[in-house]
This record gives sequence, structure tokens and C-alpha cells, in this order.
Amino acid sequence: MKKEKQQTAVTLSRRERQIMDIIYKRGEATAAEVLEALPDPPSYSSVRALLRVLEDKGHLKHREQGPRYVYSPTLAREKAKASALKHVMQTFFDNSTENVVAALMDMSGSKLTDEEIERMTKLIEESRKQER
Amino acid sequence: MKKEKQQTAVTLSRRERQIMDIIYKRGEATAAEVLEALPDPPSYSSVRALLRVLEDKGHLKHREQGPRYVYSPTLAREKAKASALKHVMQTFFDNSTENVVAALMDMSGSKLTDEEIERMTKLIEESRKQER
DNA sequence: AACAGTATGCTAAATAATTAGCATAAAGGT
DNA sequence: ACCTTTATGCTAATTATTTAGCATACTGTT
Repeated sequence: MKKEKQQTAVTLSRRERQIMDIIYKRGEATAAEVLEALPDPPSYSSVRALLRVLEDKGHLKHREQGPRYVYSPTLAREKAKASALKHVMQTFFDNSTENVVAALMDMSGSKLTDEEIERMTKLIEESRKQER
Repeated sequence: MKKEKQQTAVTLSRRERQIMDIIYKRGEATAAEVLEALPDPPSYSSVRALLRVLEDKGHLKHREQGPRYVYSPTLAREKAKASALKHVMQTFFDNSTENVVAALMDMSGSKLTDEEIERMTKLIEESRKQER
């Protein structure tokens, strides 16, 4: 019997996490692109080895684009997003949506346009209707 | 010349990250408490070794409480919170506050009380005033 | 004041992650 | 068609992480 945990981050090693982050951010990436985006980049060879490992572990898949592999996440972006946000919310925000919103406003308050503010207000108001 | 990066997560190994998450979540913790909270927990001895490493690296500090050490993060919780949230926002939400809010509502919409919704709306409306 | 319980410090061993090297194959331009 | 460039596959070595063991010290209770 095998463990089939699909936790977004807890299982990954440091480099693996860095690579997954890059690929999640971009949607997909080649080995060369990953290399370019990595902090303290190792050799090209190392990057490929890591990509292979991640594919073995089931976190990545690839398609062939001409001569090269283009890697993308196995876990749907939507699920990964939710999982990552939830983890941060649990770890740092006492599992409170409101606390996260407060932090967001604190961080980016002044950068928001009136339009964004209106749309966000709408988003929140609409969640009233979700009540059972 | 030394690198003095104080990135919340990218530098840490798997176990180190797990431990930091636990301590951030609780605020502070003893070795025994960390052990209890760790998934696939190793020996008590191992936990202590990791705590020592984290303290050496400057991520944790401890105070003595009677016979035992109580560990807490070096980096202020506020900064760590902001940094973690920013990282998730960049990696998964295209650096958009609005996208994060949308995901939050999607995740927790039905669990929100009217009071919470009102407070969040206020938080957002207030960020209008921050415009320069 | 002695003993059981519970700490820590330090160190060494086992395991995992990370890295790079070499062989080989496919594309693309000249 | 050939040669350069840019891929991948596989493997081995280095380095980092993770683990546990043993010696020792402090608490608090009897």
C-alpha cells in the first residue's frame, strides 16, 4: 500500500518546491525556462534531473514540443491555488478569511483602482447568497 | 560577504518548513509540542536537532521556561504573514489582489456570517482612502 | 538528599536531495 | 548531407538533511 498524498508543498524538497512554483506561475515551462527562473541556478543537467524526479513523483507531466519537453503541473491549477491559499490561511491567519482580507488591504490598499475595489465588494456581497 | 536572505520558505528544507509552520501557527512551541504536531513524526531527539539548526540559521530563538526551551520565530509574525501571502499571490494568483479575494469567496463563501461580510466590505471600502 | 522524570548538548550514522558528466539523438541552418 | 546546436537518458558522486544515541544536567516530589 502506497501513500498517495497530494499535498501541494509539504512533501516537496526545496528545489522541487522552487520548480513547482515556477511552473505554477508560468502555467508550463521547458527545462531551459525553469533553469533561467531558478534562484542560485544549478546546471542544466541538474534541472532536468529534478524535472524527471517531479514527473516520477506525479507532480508534473510533459508534452513534446518539437525537440523539447514542456512541463506542466498534474494537479489542476485551481486545486493547487485553493490548497496553497488554505495552507497560508491556516498557518498565518488563524484560518480566518477576514484576516486574510485585512492583510491584503494592508499590503495593496493604495495600489487598487476604484474598479477593482468595486468588483471585490461585489464578490463579497455575492457570497451572502451562498448561505444555505 | 554573506547572503542574508530572509525568505520565509524558499530557503528552508522540508522538515524545517514544517516546523516553522507549526511554530508560526501556534506563536511559540516547545520541542515536545513540535514533535506532537509534526506529520510522520521522527524521534524527539531529531526534533531537537532540527530546532537547533533553525536557531543557528537565525529563524528561531528561544526563551527558557523552567527546564525547557520555548521556541518562537525571529521574523515578526506580521512580516512573515505578509511575505507568505505575497508569495502565494505571485505564484498562483497572477499577483492580483482581486483574484485572491475571488478565491477566498469561492472557498469559504457559505461559511461566512453576515457580520464578517460586513466587516470585510468595510475593510475594502476603506482602502479607497489610502489612495495618494 | 536521593530518585524518577524530563530536559538539553553533542556527535555520528543513515538517508535523501542535489549536482554534474557523459553518451546519444533529433532539428535546423548552410 | 554535414555540422552545430540543443535536446534527452542514465548514472555516479557530492552535499545536505534527517535521524537517533549517549552523556549530562536540572526539577520537583517523596
